[in-house]
Amino acid sequence: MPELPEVEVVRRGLVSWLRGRTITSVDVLDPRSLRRHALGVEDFIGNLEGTTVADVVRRGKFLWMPLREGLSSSPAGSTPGGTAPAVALMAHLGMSGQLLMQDPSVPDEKHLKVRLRLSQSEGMPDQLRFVDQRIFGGLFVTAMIPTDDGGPGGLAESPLPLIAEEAAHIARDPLDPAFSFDLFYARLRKRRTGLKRALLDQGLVSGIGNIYADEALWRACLHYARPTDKLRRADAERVLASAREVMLDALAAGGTSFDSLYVNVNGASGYFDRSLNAYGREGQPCHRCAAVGITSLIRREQFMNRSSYTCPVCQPRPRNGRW
DNA sequence: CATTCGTCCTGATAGC
DNA sequence: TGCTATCAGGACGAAT
Repeated sequence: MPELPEVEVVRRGLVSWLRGRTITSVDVLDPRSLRRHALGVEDFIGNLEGTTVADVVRRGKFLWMPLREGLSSSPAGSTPGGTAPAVALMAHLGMSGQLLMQDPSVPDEKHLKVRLRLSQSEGMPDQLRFVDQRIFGGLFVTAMIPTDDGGPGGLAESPLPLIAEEAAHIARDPLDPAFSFDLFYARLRKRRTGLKRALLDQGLVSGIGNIYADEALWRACLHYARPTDKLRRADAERVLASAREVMLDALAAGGTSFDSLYVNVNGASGYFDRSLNAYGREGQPCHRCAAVGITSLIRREQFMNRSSYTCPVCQPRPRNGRW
């Protein structure tokens, strides 16, 4: 399931293939993947055809491609002096979305939703395909608007002082060099909710989904129901540092994948799931407890409509916990 | 305003 | 065998 590391792996994979390529035509095989494009399929296609991809940028789990009108003026890619893109093609992978570069000879994937045909370029695939089984993800066109906080950020710092409008409300992620812990902690303390809920709130800190939330909480020895309005600064620092570590490990491994729906831009599955300590390990021994001779079994609890995995020994439930 | 909850989806799997 | 129930969950908008 794509969280920040997976989306970043996709972004890195796409940028060298897409920058400077012109979108020549668009096939929409399933309009449900354009649910967030309010003006409909024809408008979506009209916005894309004939434009050139200036860059591939990310904020949290949102990935977008700023578009310039007309053909690329320099085959090598972006032209710093050119007109700033007014719109971008936005992608969110949801639960099972994939962005695949493919040659036209490759048969359509079973769950192919949208195909972009690109200007031909020596040695590069000519199609970008959006494949999505569960349709929680999607594509849409969004305006590029000025931002006063230094741009999209993340590991893909854009030279443009613009951000996609539909991602403007998303907070910076823990790997973003411009991420402010002080800002995060101040906002966290004002909330009256549980720690995991806060970690999953993309407006507070982005990029963290159910898997990395559980892994970060396990590493920090904190229970998901710890009240945010009373959390000590050291605990908040520890859980953020843990999230950063887990995501960097995943990034180094090429992204996590465990339900085999998710594959990276080249179609290869990640393998980081082997090193998960909490997520999906119900009934298995806690690795940290085992290291000191204690046998404790990871427990799974329902949290809204999702599961939370914790060690009952090293992540004790707070007496005044909040969901 | 802050917070919580329902909804969108498919397909693998379990149980009868 | 073939049916139904359950589960996976990101993000938005409605409800509280």
